[in-house]
Amino acid sequence: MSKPLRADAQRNRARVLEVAAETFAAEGLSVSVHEIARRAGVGTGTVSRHFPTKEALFEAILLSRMEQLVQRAEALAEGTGQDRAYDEAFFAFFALMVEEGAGNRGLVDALAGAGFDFRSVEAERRYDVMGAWRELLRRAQQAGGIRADVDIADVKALLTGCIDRERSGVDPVARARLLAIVREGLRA
Amino acid sequence: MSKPLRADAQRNRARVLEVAAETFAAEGLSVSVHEIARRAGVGTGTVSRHFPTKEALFEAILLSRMEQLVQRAEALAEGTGQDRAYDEAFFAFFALMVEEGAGNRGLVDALAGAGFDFRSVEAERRYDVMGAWRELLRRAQQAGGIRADVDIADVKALLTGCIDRERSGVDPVARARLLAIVREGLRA
DNA sequence: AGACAACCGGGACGGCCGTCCCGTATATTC
DNA sequence: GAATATACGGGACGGCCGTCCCGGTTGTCT
Repeated sequence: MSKPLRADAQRNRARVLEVAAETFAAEGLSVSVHEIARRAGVGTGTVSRHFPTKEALFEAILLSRMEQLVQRAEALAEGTGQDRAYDEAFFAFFALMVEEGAGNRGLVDALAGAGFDFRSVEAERRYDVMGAWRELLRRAQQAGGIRADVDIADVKALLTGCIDRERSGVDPVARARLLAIVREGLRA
Repeated sequence: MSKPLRADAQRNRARVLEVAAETFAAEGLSVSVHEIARRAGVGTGTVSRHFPTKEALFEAILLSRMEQLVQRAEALAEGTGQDRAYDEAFFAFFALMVEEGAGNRGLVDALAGAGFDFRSVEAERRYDVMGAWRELLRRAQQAGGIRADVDIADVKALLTGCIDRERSGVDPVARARLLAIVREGLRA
């Protein structure tokens, strides 16, 4: 389809991706593309050539991260044998997502829908995080660990809340408490 | 301290406030001040004279709404007699806040911290919504209806989640289900 | 090594937003 | 009803952001 990139272009692309991932994670989606370019030590043109829009840049970041998350979710799904473990797998992934969101302001912004559509990324159908999670939920519900009427949107809402809690400082005790509240609430 | 405003100034101020409240509620904090002025049928200067900054404008809106919310919270607190009712008052206010947030995108934006500090409004100390709510929580905890280790930040996080859920369409069934989940989670 | 294509840097452009300012119009006061 | 302070309208300004483009440079292939 497309010819391989020139060596320096590959380097720059990777560097921009890396810097952008760190920056968005640390400071959220509000950082300007100019700032990303500056920190990566390249011109703004270089960024916009590899990633035509800011959204495309963030998509690229999210995509690689989502790949890992889906793998974790599937690994958790694999590891379930006894009925009891199904809901554990679900909650383990929930905790993982909270942790992810806590250290990734960009993801929080994306989830909050602040000018970015999470679904459009998933529409590429390569890494369907929510789909993988829905599967974990379905199994846990079938096994009777989680109330049957809950849907994945409810779960996402609770996740948003948990992540929001992290804004006022990272407090492991508070995080565990909130997770416990969610567990109790979702229990069948 | 200050002389009374001229009659037309009072009218304009009230009109701007009204239009801004509707607009922010319907479309969130991202609407421009120019647009508010246009819809109110006044010049941009008129808006910025009454409310020097956009934040000041939104503060003024929030302040009047918060007054009503605090009154509701206090009324709920008054109405509690039997031990059982304490947590009912708390959850009633929770539901009220969810409803409020569902029909008020500006408030959601403010809660999400998108460029606006909710606390700075409360710092005026006239209407302390969170304080009033904390009081409801405290009583419900003392009465044993809600687990003792929960703090008001946890509650706010859950509220954020519930309001977030409303983004994907207003579904009364889903709302009730999510509220039920929260109740179960917070129960002592 | 030379020629060509690919890529880089960063300035320039257009758009949007919040805020300020000033000539004009209008309410208030005597 | 005239004088005066007060408020209005909306254009102008400065800042920021995302995107595009072009003159110069650097990798790549023969």
